[in-house]
Amino acid sequence: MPELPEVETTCRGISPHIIGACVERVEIRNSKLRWPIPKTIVTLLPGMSATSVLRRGKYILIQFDFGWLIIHLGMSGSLRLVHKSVAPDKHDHFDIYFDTGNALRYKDPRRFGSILWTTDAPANHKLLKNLGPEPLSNDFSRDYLHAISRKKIQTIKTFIMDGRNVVGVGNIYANEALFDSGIRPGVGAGKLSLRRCEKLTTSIKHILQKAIKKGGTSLRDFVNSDGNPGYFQQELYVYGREGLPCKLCNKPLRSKFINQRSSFYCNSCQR
DNA sequence: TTAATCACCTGAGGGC
DNA sequence: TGCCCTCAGGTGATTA
Repeated sequence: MPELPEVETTCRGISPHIIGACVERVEIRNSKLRWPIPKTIVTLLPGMSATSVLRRGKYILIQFDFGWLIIHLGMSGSLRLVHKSVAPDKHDHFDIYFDTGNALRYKDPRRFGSILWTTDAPANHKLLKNLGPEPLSNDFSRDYLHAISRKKIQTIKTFIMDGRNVVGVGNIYANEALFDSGIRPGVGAGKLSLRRCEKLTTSIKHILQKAIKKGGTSLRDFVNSDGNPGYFQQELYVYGREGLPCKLCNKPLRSKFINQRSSFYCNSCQR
């Protein structure tokens, strides 16, 4: 389940292999994703070179000579670099073949992801223009979180998972960051004190940085650009551990549904 | 305007 | 072994 660390891991993995490489051919095997893959890129991209690979939230932005590919991995997507001779699997939707002999291959069994093309700056794209700050940037601070959460009646977990408030925090890392900061997921966002906002922003940054170092979390689908899993799941304190003892106080962890998402917490360590 | 809910999709896992 | 059902989850669209 790709969240920010998985997307960052993917960007770092593909970047050195495709920057400067020229597109020879594009193949769309199955255009059905959240939105259809634009067929125009089959004729547009060949002859262009990739010039940069960036990340904005959970979006991967690949810059070419005359436009950008905006890629979202959805729930089950992955981008891998393979040799062009490697045969595609069942759910490999899309390939970009480069003159280096490599192909950038997009796989997404559940088809919640998306591949879009824009010639405008990605920041102006409707999917990106309303996104909140990057959690690892200085813009995401105690004061910012405290200011935007005033009078909000949503739970804090729903609030930090909303990309308009801060990008890249999905269910796994929201659960882990809230545990790390000692805040129950069901607490109202508007009720957090400045001190607790500071703890939470610190925890979100800490958890995400740790996950990036470990190559992300592989629960079911995620593999990095080499086709290998991430290892952060071995560091999870609460996610998916309902009924198991808390690693800090040994009491059984609980779970509840918040906004249609499984939430895991320790009734003793989190208040 | 805000918050909640729905819909999309397929593989994994459990029960029978 | 095979069938059926439930669950998982990110996010745009829709509804309240």
